[in-house]
Amino acid sequence: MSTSTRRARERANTRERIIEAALHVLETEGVAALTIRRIATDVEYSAPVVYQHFANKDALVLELVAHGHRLMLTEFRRAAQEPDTDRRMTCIASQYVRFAGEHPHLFQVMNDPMVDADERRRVAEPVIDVLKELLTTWSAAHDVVLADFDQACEILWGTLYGIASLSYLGSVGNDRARYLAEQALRTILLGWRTETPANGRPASS
Amino acid sequence: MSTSTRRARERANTRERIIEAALHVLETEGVAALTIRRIATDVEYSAPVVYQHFANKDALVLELVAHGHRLMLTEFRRAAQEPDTDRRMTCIASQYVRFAGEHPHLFQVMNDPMVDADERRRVAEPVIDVLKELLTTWSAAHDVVLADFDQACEILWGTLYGIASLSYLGSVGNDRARYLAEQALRTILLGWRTETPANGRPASS
DNA sequence: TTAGGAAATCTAACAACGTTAGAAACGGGT
DNA sequence: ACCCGTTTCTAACGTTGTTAGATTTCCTAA
Repeated sequence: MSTSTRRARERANTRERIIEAALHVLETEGVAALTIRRIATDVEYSAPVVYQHFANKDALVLELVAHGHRLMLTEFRRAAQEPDTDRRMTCIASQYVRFAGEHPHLFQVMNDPMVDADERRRVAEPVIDVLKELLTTWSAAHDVVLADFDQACEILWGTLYGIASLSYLGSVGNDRARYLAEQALRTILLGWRTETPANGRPASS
Repeated sequence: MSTSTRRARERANTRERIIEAALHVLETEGVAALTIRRIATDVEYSAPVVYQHFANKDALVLELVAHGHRLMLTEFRRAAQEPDTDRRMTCIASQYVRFAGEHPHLFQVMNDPMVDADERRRVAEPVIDVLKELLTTWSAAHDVVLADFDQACEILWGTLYGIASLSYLGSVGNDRARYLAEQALRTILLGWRTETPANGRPASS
């Protein structure tokens, strides 16, 4: 019986090595170099072996997308330790754009329309939850009652993605995009505070 | 001599037909169906003929991207006729997201990281210029002096793209994304007005 | 009217891709 | 020592973008 558990362990191990190899190829050489044969060569196997661990290439890529979101999650958690509630929000913005700049190819597949929409939403959920937490504490700290909390989150998330895309699509440099994201967040939050006219009630939409 | 001009005319004509066929395939069946052989079949030629009009597939796709931006430009100009300066801005936002919803596959290639960044920026320029115009008249109408005009434009552009992406990436429906874009724009503009404290001078950055 | 030559077009092929089938090799249990 | 299941490989299929070379078309010039 011990041999079967060892075999399972070995299986899981090579599976992990495949993911790591794929991640390495993606991050260092971009999405164009991410081929099954290339990955197989890097882990010193023949191509079909990959299909014993993943149904198809999309399933493997999805694993990379999940890894990317986990990575982003840890960096978000670090930024979320900033004590000041306002700076905490801009820190998140800056961190999001920085991630896109430091892992451009990973960021690309994380937002590739080719990967299944439901799966992408699923793996992105924990990251968005951090944003939700932060927005909750921020609005509480400023006595701001948002008319529609989910809507506010979606606006923030979309804005961050859009400005990060400015960078990775080549419109502006990453440093500038980080600054833009911070400013955009500041402005939006200021707008939300302004909408709540000091008595703590939401203003008209 | 007249025959050569006729030949040139015919050449230009088939070139145009190729673009139209490619556009039709893209819009109706998506980017996965956009293959050279498929396009050639649709215009009743063999595949290599395409290469007599375009250096490679990327060049043909770039033509579609340019077409997409021209289309977006006309819809922007239409939205820009709204007399009220505030509603004009939210109209643009709504129109941008609507475009992404009505031409999802076109929108996809228009923002595909695979197409050359410089070329993409070049063809997108006229559309961004409309946004710049509108922001100029808006700020003038409200006595708002933006600390950094280009930065403000980039924020708006990035925000619109990000929220439109929420829709075409499948996070939210297009109707909701349109509403989100309008709200986001309203909030940002409100923030900029708030930063300018009624005396017409810019506030701190 | 016809021979020549450029332009246009086609067929066939190449390399690389994702993916699958079937053979070969391996390795533990009886 | 044999056997059977697992693992792995080789070979192949169909499709992609792209190119070379042959073939056809069609205008020009004798």
